Amino acid sequence: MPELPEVETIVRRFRPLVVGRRIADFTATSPGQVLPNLPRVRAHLRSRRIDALERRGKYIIFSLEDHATLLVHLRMSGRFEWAAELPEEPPHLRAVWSFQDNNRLYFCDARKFGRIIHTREPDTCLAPLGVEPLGPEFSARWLADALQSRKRLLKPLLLDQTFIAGLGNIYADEALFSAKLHPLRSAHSLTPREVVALHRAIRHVLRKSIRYDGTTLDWIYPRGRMQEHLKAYGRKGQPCPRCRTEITLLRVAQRSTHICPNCQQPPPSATENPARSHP
DNA sequence: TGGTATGTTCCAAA
DNA sequence: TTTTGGAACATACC
Repeated sequence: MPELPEVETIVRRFRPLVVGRRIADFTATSPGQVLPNLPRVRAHLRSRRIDALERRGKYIIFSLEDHATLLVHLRMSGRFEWAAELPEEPPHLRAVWSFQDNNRLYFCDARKFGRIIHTREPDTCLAPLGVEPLGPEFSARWLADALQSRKRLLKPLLLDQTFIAGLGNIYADEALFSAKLHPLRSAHSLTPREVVALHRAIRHVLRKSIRYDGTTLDWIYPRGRMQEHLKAYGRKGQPCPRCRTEITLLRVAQRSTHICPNCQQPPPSATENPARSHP
């Protein structure tokens, strides 16, 4: 279930394999995941060369020689495999690109949430995305201005792809832990010092994870090592690396959320009696 | 068996 | 208008 560091790792790994290669054929056994539809995408992809492979947020961008674009979003369980010809089909195989030199790119996706989109207007998908957190536009000043005008809770805001593109549940929790900010703080309540800490934490956590090839928690995403360096996510009941208080699990915006209850102090509103909520 | 899952989107309600 | 909650998507794992 890839977030920015996992998608970045995938793009770096597959770029030298696919760029410059010409697609001989494209087939899909799960046509509902192929947009606008499988016959059209197949016809468009046949005999096209891939000129570039890039990332924007959690999207993987194939630039084709006819200036069309193929966007792949892995969502919860999508992954790629590369092989000439496998002795048997990999599990949950949904689509295959065959290249003229007999190599193949396999798209596997247990949950079928992933999307393969052929378009001449990639901005329809990409323009709504927010700032690239590792790009030059994402400065502490930008973050301060952006937070000031929003009343949303910090964690759901960090997960909003139209705000910052690429953070998911793991790295939102890790960044908030690193910045010592409670996920229920409202965006506009941060002090300038806290904004700087959050900005630094987001970039630090993402860069570090890319260095470790992302986080591997199950069979879906292999060969990452960042899981050995997570400080909050998935560490419920274990001691906080800073103060030894037990990491606890909350539910925020329907997502599991890991915090150190000592390092990440709740906002006053979260400690008020919430039991008065019914009429 | 039931609860959970690293994501996104749509709708209703506040 | 902005924000939040809940359901939906489809499947595997513990």
